[in-house]
Amino acid sequence: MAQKVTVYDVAELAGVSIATVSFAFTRPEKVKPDTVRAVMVAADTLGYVPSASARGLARGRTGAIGLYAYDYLLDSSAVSIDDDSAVSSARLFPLYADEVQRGVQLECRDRGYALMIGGNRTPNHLPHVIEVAGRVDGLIAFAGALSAAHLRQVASRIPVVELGGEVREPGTATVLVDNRQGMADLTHHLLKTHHYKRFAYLGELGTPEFRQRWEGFSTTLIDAEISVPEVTPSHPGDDASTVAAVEALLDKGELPEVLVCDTDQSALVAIAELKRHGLTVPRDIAVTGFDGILAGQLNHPPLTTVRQPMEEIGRLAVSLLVDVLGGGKAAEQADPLISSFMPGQTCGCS
Amino acid sequence: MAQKVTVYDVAELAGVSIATVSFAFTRPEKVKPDTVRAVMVAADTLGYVPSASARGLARGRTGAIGLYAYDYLLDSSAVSIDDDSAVSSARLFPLYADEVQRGVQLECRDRGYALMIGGNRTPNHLPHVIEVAGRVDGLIAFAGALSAAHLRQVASRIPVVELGGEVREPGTATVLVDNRQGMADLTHHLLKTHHYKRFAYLGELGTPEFRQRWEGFSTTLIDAEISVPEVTPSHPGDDASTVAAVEALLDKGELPEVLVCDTDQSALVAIAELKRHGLTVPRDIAVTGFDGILAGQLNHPPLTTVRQPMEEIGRLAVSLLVDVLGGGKAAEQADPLISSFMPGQTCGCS
DNA sequence: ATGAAAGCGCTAACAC
DNA sequence: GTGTTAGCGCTTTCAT
Repeated sequence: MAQKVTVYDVAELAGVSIATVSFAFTRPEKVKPDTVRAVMVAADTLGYVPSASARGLARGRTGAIGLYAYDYLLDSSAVSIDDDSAVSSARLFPLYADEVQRGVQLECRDRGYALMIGGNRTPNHLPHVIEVAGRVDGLIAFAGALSAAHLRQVASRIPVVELGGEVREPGTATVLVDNRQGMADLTHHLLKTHHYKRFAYLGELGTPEFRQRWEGFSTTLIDAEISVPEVTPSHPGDDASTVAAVEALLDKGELPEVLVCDTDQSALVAIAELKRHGLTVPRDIAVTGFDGILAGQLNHPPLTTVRQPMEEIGRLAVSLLVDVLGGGKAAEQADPLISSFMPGQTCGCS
Repeated sequence: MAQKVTVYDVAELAGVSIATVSFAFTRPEKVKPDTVRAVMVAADTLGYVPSASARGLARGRTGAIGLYAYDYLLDSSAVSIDDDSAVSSARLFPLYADEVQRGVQLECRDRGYALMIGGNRTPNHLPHVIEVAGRVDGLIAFAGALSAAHLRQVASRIPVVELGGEVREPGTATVLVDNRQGMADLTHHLLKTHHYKRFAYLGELGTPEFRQRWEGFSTTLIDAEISVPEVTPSHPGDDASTVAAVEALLDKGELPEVLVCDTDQSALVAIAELKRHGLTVPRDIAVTGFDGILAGQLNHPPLTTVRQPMEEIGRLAVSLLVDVLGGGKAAEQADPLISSFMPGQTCGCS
């Protein structure tokens, strides 16, 4: 940890001014080739590492993009597939947020941006997201991860792209995914192929994307003149709420024929809980999910679900952000990304 | 994107000096409670978002940790498990680096550090890693991702922790994993349980950790007085090289009884390639891997391998770094993390 | 307890 | 083509 080498040191060794050093790095074509070479040699000799803080301050931008997720998404959530399978020991599966993050990483790399993933500790009184926001030129946030107030505050300083189903705030971009059609297709399948009539729905209506799923489900039932169940509350990331929801269902006595869940994670938790009660899926009850995460496909039998283009969502978010940062006007997504029905076997298909 | 709100604005609205604003945030106990409150209200009203660049410049540290990986590790590498399984459509599995990254993320969060994942484009002439290094207080690098020269350059400015099998450079910490024992145990299993005598080894010796694997393998064979094969070259992340290695093996005519690979990824690619040639694993030839990634466990049959504590590796790296940053002396890892033999079925077990 | 002021390392006018 | 210089927004002595 020797003392820092700065532009001044490089300039001195190269026998030029600090401005020339700066130009040599950022606009080499504006500097005499020999001078550039001399600067590079000096920088190399000294082991010069430019300070991103200083550069960021001077330029007014950091060259980094931030990704803000719910805290719980970072936890080592244990979605164990099957307690007696060889798989059970691998407790980490890429969940929805992980796969989106991967897309974000890839696109950031392609676009030449650094990616900041939020630190958590807030040594001062500022909310966590503000800490992240202060470090980056633009922020990507999962739908629902930001309160409206924070969203507004952050968005007033840097462009924000939300990952979700609907535009929440005028001025902040949103990656649109048509959750509705995918869920409608899935419901249609349950109706037409399996002729189910007694449905239950596990989930929530807290964010636009969840509401879309519900709408895809409920309107399809209505169209088919099948009675629409109530939403049995279950919250993403909160497995306990899913377990409770299943208990509630079981307590009611009569079991539905099929349990439609609004995330794969809750579907998997529900399946495990049903099994704990001696019920087999899909023999005793069918179950479906939403997202298309790996864990669902690895379930035995594979989960019937709707796949979201997760990597694409992440990539698109970065693209939108970079376009705005590049001086473009508020980039608009051309068409919503689509979600697609993904048949498995938990619906009763074989 | 309104104009930035700065300390000056907050100070003015709160009717105090900028120094007081700063103190109110960073050392509230040194400021009169009423003043703190006034500052907070002002900050809130204006939507103040402190600039991490300015803070970093002034403080000399950024509060972020960097993670540096090989480029190829970011690619959407397609390790397809089984072309006709339900799984094949999920082409993204957490590979070694992903699982380590997860550990890094978790520990960064717990320790209150932001995580920087390297951007790639280098608009100037500086090597990519230098770009990353300039943004962070400490850097974690996968073994072999940094050239010795870069390692030295970066390490002279900020603490670096390498993820690997051996200390490369005095002064830079390394997360030690005992790859050797795990590989020796696996080899022992092949010897004692399956009584194999004709081995092939796919891999490389380019980094200490790979050399450890080779040593665990070869010394166990030597002890058992079994003839040690040559290393058939195959490079991690370069599936084509693995395919070529398998071809080379097949061209030689006589097939070995077992193919020991130095990563799971190459083992999976090898299995796919063998299958393409009409060979079944483990019936016609046994195959083993190393790492314990999810994809291996999901293979049919499950891959026999050695599991590395990947999340733990990531977490430990952050811990070591944070300890050093916290002013401690060069933190030393107490004991190497262990790798453990993980039986599957590709070795011939059922 | 609070304010004034000197930087932190770099960029970007502007002058030469 | 290169040098001078004035900030960028914040932290941090040092006074008061």
